[in-house]
Amino acid sequence: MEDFSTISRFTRSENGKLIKNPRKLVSSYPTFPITVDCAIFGFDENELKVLLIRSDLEVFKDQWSLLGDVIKDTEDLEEAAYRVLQQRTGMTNVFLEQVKTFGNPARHPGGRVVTVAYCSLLNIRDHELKIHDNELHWHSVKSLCNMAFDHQTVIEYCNEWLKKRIQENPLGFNLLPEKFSLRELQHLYEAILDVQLDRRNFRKKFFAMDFLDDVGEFEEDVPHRPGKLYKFNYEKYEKNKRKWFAIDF
Amino acid sequence: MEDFSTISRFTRSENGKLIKNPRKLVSSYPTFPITVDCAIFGFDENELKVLLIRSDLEVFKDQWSLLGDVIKDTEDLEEAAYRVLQQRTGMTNVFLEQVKTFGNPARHPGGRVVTVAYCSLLNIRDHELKIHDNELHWHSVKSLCNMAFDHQTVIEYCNEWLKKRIQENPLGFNLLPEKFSLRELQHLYEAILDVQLDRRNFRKKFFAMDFLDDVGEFEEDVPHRPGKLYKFNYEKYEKNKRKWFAIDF
DNA sequence: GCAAAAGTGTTGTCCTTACACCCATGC
DNA sequence: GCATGGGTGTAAGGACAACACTTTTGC
Repeated sequence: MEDFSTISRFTRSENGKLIKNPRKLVSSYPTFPITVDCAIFGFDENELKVLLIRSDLEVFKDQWSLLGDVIKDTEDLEEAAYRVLQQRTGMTNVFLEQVKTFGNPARHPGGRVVTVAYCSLLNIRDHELKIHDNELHWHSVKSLCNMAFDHQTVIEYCNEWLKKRIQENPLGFNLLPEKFSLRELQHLYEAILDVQLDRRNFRKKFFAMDFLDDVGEFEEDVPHRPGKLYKFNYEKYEKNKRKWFAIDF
Repeated sequence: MEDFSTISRFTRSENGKLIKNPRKLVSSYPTFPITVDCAIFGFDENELKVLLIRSDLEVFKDQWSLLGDVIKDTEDLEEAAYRVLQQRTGMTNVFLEQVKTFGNPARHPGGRVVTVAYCSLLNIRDHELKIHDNELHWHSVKSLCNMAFDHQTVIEYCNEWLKKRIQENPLGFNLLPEKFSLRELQHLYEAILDVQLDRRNFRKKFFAMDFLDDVGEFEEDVPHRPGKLYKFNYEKYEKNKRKWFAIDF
């Protein structure tokens, strides 16, 4: 027999009456601190990087942490994440998406803190980092260690999420300069997916999808024949993108 | 010039010192009520259904609401969602996965409440609903209206999530009885994806994926030739599943 | 015997893969 | 002239879409 005695007093109105004062109801709810944490990814030296700072907490001395902050009373979760991002990178117009919420009661040594993880993708080369406190800098995702809180788990989850997403959506371009060569694009995919791809088939694939605009320029300062540069054309992508993924698992 | 004066006092230690007392730090954080809301999907009469109750709040009189509850101090988010699910459906061993967190400051009329949405898939026929307060019952997903809070948005988001996920993972079987016919499986896909599928190609596809076990039984009480019944074999699926989705968007 | 759905195979098309050669540039 | 990667084409195999007929059962 099931035990229903545990049904929360918050889920039922007593004796079927409607609740007239929602403020009173909500003020009876237990509350918790909520933060956002941003896994900010960049691509440099043919490696996927993530932006980290040293933790402020003595229990996590010398350990690394994602950028995050508590949410403010009046801002939406995504706004909070965007604020963190802008403050640290100075960038606007950056890809940002919610990935998962982590709420293990023991994830923070200072008491229960629920955090909403966001993933951001940006082009490292196009900007300077702002506010370098706590040794803010880019770390290779392949060699993470000494992470504070559950941030190792969070980054791994975001990394898996990214692996999946760049195969089905054109997110990778956010990690590259506006104009890029096909070699750069291929290296990006190879690094994130950890595979080797055939160069000829890779080109055919992307040209067939037909959303790369030849900008009529070429790579510079490369020690070999310069490749053409392309731009991602979002309008073309939107027009041609497939609406229907086949069943396949 | 960027304005960094807004950087939260919570994100930096003063003058670079490490914080010795994380409890003190966390107790300085603003706090918010957190709930979980479950979009519990079932499949019946060739339609995708979602389990709803009448809202308790007078401002949402006669409107429908997802099943949810505040989280308890010591339980993880998923535990809270599972608790809600079990209390209402009496079922254990049910598919449950986090989908997205909704934190719009105005989403709850009683003040800010952040909610973590979970999606659950279960077989309606295999069980009785427990605790029928507030007119708990199954609603067709196609004809939702009069939803309380932002629950219309939440359900739509979960529905889109489901559409995508059943194309790449064998989640659909959670909505069917243990033994099912291929017609039932096809109708499930057709209803959720809102497409018509070719019966012959559909069968070929699933047989080729090779994780359906013929249980040697047949449909009963159908007004036509009974079809064979199959079971989903998770081990076979795990062994044969593709590791690598091709780039395609 | 009629209605309704089960069960099965083939063909053409498209997509994917594997693979090799010449070209342009920097040094 | 040599190293490095740019740029291209083709052929074979596999997956997918379109499509029609026979079989079995309930009524």
